[in-house]
Amino acid sequence: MLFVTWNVNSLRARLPRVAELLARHCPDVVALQETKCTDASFPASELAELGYESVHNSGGQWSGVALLVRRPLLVKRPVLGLDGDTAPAEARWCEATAGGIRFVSAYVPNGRSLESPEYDRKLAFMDAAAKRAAAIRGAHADQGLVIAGDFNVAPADCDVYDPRPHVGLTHVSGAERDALATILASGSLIDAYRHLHPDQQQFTWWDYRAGSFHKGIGMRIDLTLVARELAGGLIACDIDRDFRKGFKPSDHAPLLTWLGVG
DNA sequence: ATGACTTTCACGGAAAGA
Repeated sequence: MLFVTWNVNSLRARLPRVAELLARHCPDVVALQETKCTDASFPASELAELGYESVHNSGGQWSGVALLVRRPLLVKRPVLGLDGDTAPAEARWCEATAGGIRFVSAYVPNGRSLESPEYDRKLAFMDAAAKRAAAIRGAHADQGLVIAGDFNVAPADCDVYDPRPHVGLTHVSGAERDALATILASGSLIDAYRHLHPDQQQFTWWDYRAGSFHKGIGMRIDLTLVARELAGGLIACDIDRDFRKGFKPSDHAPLLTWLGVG
């Protein structure tokens, strides 16, 4: 099966590019972040016409996450929100089972700066995510688990175009990387891209400003974390940079993971 | 260069992203 995670930076603004992604790759399951929809404005009928059932946790003007499941796969046991999240209205987490695998679409808070209250909120969200990952594993030991999304953390220095100008900023701090490692350990998860590409440097996000994309100034902050038992079935994991180009691109590129299951 | 771009809400420009 093909699984995609993509921070679309507004699902309504990006609907033509999302349709292009679905047509080009025919993914079975898609995790979206920064949908920026209200419940009422989520384009469920448009996605249904494209062959996808959707589960969405919509928070309005900011953030919002969704999971799309391609027929004939069915959405089972949807859960909106993350236990222990101190700001659930921000709508940064949703879960659903499809094809025998539990999928999570997650949008970790940005953090803004190491001194900001948003930074503590980011670490608290990741702590809650680690606990939820362990709980899912305990409750559904018979099914696989994939937690994917925009983690707003570059796991290692090699995931940043140049770590030097980022010293003292968010996305690269020791506490953020430790929190990410705790999610991986708590859920017995592996970073699919890094597992298949131990030495490659590729990015999933580039700032819209200053021609960053064309200068190669980016970071790998969008991740697909898969249950350790699924690692042997990983066929490929790649970033489609074409969706960072062309007409009205998101500032993130989609990450595609081919899993040898189902 | 204290910027640079893009989105939302709303109708000018602030807030947020990372």
